[in-house]
Amino acid sequence: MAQRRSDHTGPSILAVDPWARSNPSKGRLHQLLTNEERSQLATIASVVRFKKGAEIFASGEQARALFNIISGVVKSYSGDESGHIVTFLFPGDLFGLSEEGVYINSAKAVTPVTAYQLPVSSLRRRLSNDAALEYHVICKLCHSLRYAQRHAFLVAQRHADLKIATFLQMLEQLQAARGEDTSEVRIPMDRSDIGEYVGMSLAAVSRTFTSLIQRGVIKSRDRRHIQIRDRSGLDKIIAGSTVRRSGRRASKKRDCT
Amino acid sequence: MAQRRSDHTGPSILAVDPWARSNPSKGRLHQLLTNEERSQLATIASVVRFKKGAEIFASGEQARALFNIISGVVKSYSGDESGHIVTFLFPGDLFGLSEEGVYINSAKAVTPVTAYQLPVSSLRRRLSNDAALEYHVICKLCHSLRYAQRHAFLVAQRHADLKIATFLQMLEQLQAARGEDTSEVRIPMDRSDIGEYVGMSLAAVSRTFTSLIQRGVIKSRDRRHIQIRDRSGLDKIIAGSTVRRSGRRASKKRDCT
DNA sequence: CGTGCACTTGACAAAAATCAAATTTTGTGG
DNA sequence: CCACAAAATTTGATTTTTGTCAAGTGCACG
Repeated sequence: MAQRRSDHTGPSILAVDPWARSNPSKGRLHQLLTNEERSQLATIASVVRFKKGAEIFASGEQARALFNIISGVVKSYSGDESGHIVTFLFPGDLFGLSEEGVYINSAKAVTPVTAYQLPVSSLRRRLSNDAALEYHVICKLCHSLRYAQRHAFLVAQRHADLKIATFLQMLEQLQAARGEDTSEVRIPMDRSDIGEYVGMSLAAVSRTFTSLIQRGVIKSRDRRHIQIRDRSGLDKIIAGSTVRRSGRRASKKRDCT
Repeated sequence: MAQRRSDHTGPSILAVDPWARSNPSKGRLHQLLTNEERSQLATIASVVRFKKGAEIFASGEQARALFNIISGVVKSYSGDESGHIVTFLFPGDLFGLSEEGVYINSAKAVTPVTAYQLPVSSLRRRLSNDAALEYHVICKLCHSLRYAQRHAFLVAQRHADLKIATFLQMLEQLQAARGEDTSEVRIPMDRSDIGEYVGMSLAAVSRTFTSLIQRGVIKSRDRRHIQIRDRSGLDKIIAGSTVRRSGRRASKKRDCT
């Protein structure tokens, strides 16, 4: 909930720099844009709002604009009713990528959303005149690419525990990266969305939450808020403990750091 | 095998343009770089070769260079022995992305490989002076991002048939995109790599190939070369046919087009 | 012409998907 | 604030499918 304060300075792109070495705050998200860039972008952007559940665009539509989230959470999904969520998007993220001029995925607001809308034509004009801005976009894309690769890794896991534990850890890290309090992890999406994101059935997601709670790994205030009670237990689940064999195929579960 | 002819003009980046509308050759890969850009990049690049199976770099190493494949196939994997392949890379692809100055993934030659090696420092210098080049890199990254998203989708599938059929289709499309003959699909990687890429066990990959052959969907000249005998059968498998229910969760399998 | 590695195959167990029904929450109109 | 309807979630019983473990098999290379 806690609204971001100074975000209306203009569009905001958050990511880790792919090339800068030995950062002060390792792994933290940085504002990639300078104030100058943000206010310049603000001149071509308009602020739009979406109610929870509203469709922002559908795959196949003409891609007229790129969006940059100010607040709220968006889900990007395949459009066809495949039941797969491609990614969740948070403040500081860009979405609305197109292929040959049309949106590839559909996007829907998971919570109430405020975003900047950047018309593709103006944006391209601005990009072609500003190498520094382009560089920042490149950084953000690298960031998203790594993120997508991790998602593939998550989805490839076979154990429900591991998937959900990793998912919760991801939510926590995002919350931390945004500088929010992490004593409690907020879960902005419903069980069904979680299932479609991590690649398991709704029923299995539910069962897994129940199991994690019963095992004392997490505690839930309500469906949308959990607390991590047994950090090492969670880490062990994520590390693929619940020690399984040691066969040919090496260890097994492990998220890429 | 068939060596690319004019690729030694300099580095080559192949992708579909995310914004250009109504292309002549829909969905085809284009050379993103101009000849000018290619020869400029050639001045900072050196050509390197790797034998089949050679490690190109390991995750965690200082990321000193970016690579651009001239010929051959590379696999990018998590480094930790997790048994997951992040992606396969083909001619016209870039690899060697870093996070905070170190390689994120490890890379190994699946076949003999020839590639351009671009030192990060020179590359960044060149990028910051050339907005058009940066734009092309942005296009390539968008392309890779979509590709990674499709990979997540593939890996999320539950049916072995569907995974392997989709994988074969992907190989075929890549072959077509590179302008090669598609009467036969070449499989540059071994069964184990396929398993690690699509997220199933080696045994299951093997069984699935056997099953597809027995059902007459494909025919194999040898382990590394198959022919698609029943296109509609293959398409039906990919579409998630083998018609399953119609429940709450909508259809089911579908690749994002 | 053997050795090894890559692949195939068989038998069984494990884990989640499904199907289906019971419950809890949430949102709405009085 | 309450009654309801609708939506979201939990749970149970059963089925499906692939992972695992463990033997083969066959081809490539020295």
